[in-house]
Amino acid sequence: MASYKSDLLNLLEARGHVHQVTDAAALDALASREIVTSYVGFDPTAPSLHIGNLASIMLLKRVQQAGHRPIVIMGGGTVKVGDPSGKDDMRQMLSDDVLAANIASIRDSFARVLRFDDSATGALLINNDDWLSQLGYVDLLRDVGRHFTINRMLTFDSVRLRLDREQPLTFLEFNYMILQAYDFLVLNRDHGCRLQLGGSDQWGNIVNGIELARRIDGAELYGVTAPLITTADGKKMGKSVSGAVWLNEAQLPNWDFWQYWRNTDDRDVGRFLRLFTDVPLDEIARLETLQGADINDAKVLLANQVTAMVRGSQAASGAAATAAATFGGGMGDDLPVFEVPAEGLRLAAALTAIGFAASGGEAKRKVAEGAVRIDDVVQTDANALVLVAAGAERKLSLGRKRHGILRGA
RNA sequence: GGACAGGUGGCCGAGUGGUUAAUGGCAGCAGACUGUAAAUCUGCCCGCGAGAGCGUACGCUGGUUCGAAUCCAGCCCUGUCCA
Repeated sequence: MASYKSDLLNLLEARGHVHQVTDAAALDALASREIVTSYVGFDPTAPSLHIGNLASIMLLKRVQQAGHRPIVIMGGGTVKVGDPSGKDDMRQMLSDDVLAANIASIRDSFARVLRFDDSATGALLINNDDWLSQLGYVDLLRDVGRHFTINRMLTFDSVRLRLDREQPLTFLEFNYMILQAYDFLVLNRDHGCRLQLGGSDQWGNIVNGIELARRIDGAELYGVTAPLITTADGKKMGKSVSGAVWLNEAQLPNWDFWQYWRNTDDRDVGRFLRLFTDVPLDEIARLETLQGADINDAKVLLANQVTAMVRGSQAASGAAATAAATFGGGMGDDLPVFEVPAEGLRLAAALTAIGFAASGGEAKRKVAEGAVRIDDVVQTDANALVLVAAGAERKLSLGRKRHGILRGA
C-alpha cells in the first residue's frame, strides 16, 4: 500500500475511503503544499440523507480533518435532471418547494458532522441550482456542449448500462453528466475548488468535470472515489426494520438508528469503525480480533460513535441505555410508546398501532407464529383484549429485537 | 408515421379462457439455533373481517363469455429496426 506525503491521502487511504484517484502523485503533492478546496455532490431527493450517503459525508469530514476545505454541493439543479447512474427508472420530478424544503432539512445533517465557519477550512454548502438555473441553453451548448462528443458519452457506464438493458434513457438524463461536469468548472472558478470526491459510481462524472475544466480553463483538477460500501453479505448498506436508515431523526428515531449499527455483521465491524468513526486505527485493529460474543463490545462502540456523530451524544447515550435495559429484560426510555385507551384494544391492533406490523393481517400472522410477547409472555390470541392500567406500562415485543411500551392512558 | 417485441404482486420472472390471490427466484418478516452477528433449517409474505366470508389486483377503457391476467377492439407507455 502506497504511503503518501499528504495527510489527506494518508488519512483517506488508511480509513478505507479510497477506490480510485485520478492523479495520486500530483494530488498528494498539492495537498501537502496547500489547502485544497474539495467537494462532494448530494441530490436532495428526500428530506433526509440516508446511511448510503454517509460514506460520502465522511469523505468531506476527512477532508476537513486533514486540514482542507470541504464544500457540500446540493444538487438542487441537477436533481431536476436526474442522475441515470445505477437506475433503470427515471427519477420523479420534484417541485421547487419540495427541493427547498429537502435542502433545508438535509443541511442539519452536515452541520453536525462538518464545521461551518469563516476559517480557511470552514465548510460551505452551495446549491448548484444557483448557476444551473441561470444557464442559457444555446450558451451552454456552445461553451460546454462542444467539449463533449456523443461517442464518448455513450461509453459511460451510466449510459451504456441503460442501453444494454434496453431501458429508456431520456435526453434529459443524458445531459446530467454535462451539468455535473459544469459544476466542477464553476466551483473551480468561484471557489478555487480543485478536488471532487464521490462514490465509485461517480467516477465518470468526476472525470468529465476534470476534463471540461482542463479544456476550457486549463485547470488541473483531481478526483477521488470511494468504494461502494456493501455489507458482508453483499448488500448495499441501508435498511432497518422500519425501512431506510435515514440520518434525520424526523425520519428515523434515534433508537432505530443506534440499533442498525449495533446489529452490524461481525465481519463489517472493523471496516465500519474505520470508515465511520474517529476511533484510532490501532484500537480498531484490536477490536477486530475479538472473538465470539466479545465482538459485541465493538458493535456497541460503533453504534455509540456513529450515533453521537450523526444524532448527538445525548442520542447515543440514550439509545445505549435503552439497549442495556431492554435486552437485560426490562424496558428503556427510547422504545416506541403507544397509549392504550382505558377500554383496551385487541392485540393485533396494538401491534399495528405501535408500528410492528403493517396491517392487521400481518399482525395476526405474527401472533400465530408465536413471535409476539407481552411482558415476555408469548401471546397466542391476536384478538385478545390488551388492557393496561392508567399510568402503568407493559412491554410489547415482536421477535427478539423489536420492543415497545404500552402505556395505560 | 410503419414493422416487430413487450407492459404481471417491492424486484426479477412464469402463466395464454375455469381448483389462479395468480408457479418459481430474490428481497423482507418470524420461529429454532445463537452473541441483539453470520450460516443453516422451518413457517409466513394484497387488504378488510372474531369467523364463515368479502373486497381489490395482472398498463388503461370497453367488449365477448356462465367464467378472462389469459380472447377481441381502441387507447397509453417502453424497446428494437425502418421512414
